[in-house]
Amino acid sequence: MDWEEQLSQAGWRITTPRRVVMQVLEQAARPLSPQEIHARGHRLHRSLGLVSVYRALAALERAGLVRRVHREDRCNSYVLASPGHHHLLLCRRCGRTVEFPGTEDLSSLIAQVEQQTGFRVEDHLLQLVGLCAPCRNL
Amino acid sequence: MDWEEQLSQAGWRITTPRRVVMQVLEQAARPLSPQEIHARGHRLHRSLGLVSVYRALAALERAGLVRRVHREDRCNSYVLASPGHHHLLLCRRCGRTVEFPGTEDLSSLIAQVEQQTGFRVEDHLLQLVGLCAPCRNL
DNA sequence: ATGTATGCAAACGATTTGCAGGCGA
DNA sequence: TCGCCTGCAAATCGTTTGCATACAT
Repeated sequence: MDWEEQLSQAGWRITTPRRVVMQVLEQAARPLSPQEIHARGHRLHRSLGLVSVYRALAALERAGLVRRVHREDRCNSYVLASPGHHHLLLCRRCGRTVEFPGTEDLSSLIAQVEQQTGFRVEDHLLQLVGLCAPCRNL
Repeated sequence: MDWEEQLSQAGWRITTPRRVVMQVLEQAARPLSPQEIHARGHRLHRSLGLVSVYRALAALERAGLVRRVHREDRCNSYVLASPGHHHLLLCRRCGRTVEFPGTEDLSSLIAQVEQQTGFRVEDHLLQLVGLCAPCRNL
């Protein structure tokens, strides 16, 4: 199932701004802010408005096609999201992003925390930051 | 070592706004935004300015006394931080926050990811979200 | 005494909303 | 055709900065 189908099945229309945002993110080598997406998308579709980028990102995020990236300072950048549950690994130097699966590695930690705290854990936010292989040698 | 000593040793002065922010966070049952901290702190210290809350939070965060909380939407709330490395567990209903240690539970996951990706992992962001024991029964 | 920290006002930047028209299904 | 979606302008919200004064050390 490609992303257009997935977006459509989630009840959203396939429109030019959404296509442009997806195309920009597909070609991006790192997480991009709405402004950056707009700047790049504007070259592909002259009449693209910044507001539409925000609204496209909201729709795409709700459909599970893009994911917001959290950093210590700004949390307003986006990357493409693969289907299923993934975590993000970011290079702090070049911004490169790698996804890795999944929930399994956390399950024993979660079980332990649930037992100790009485919480029922429903979701989690995990992101690793480091240096990618090329950047390690600079 | 109490927090004033810790702040002082980090090279910051002990001032009324910083004391008020710490006092508000000590009494808080959940993460608070700068605006919320200001509203509560203003009752304790009438001349407290919102700007000073922002600057106090920046100082306290750099000194390791408070920690920013990341949520799917807003990432601008703060909680008291215990010394050392901890992760956060949030109740999605009442906002209650619990810390749990540490790095150890992630070390095998991190080693695995490093091997698979070539990254050197330096830091991580982990937050769990769920329902605390009281809220589970509502 | 010295330089940091404060409070205010204003600047600033990011995100959201109202609205009239356009386009996807 | 119908209603979601777009682009624009303006409103809104959170955060930062400039500056004169006050306070911690």
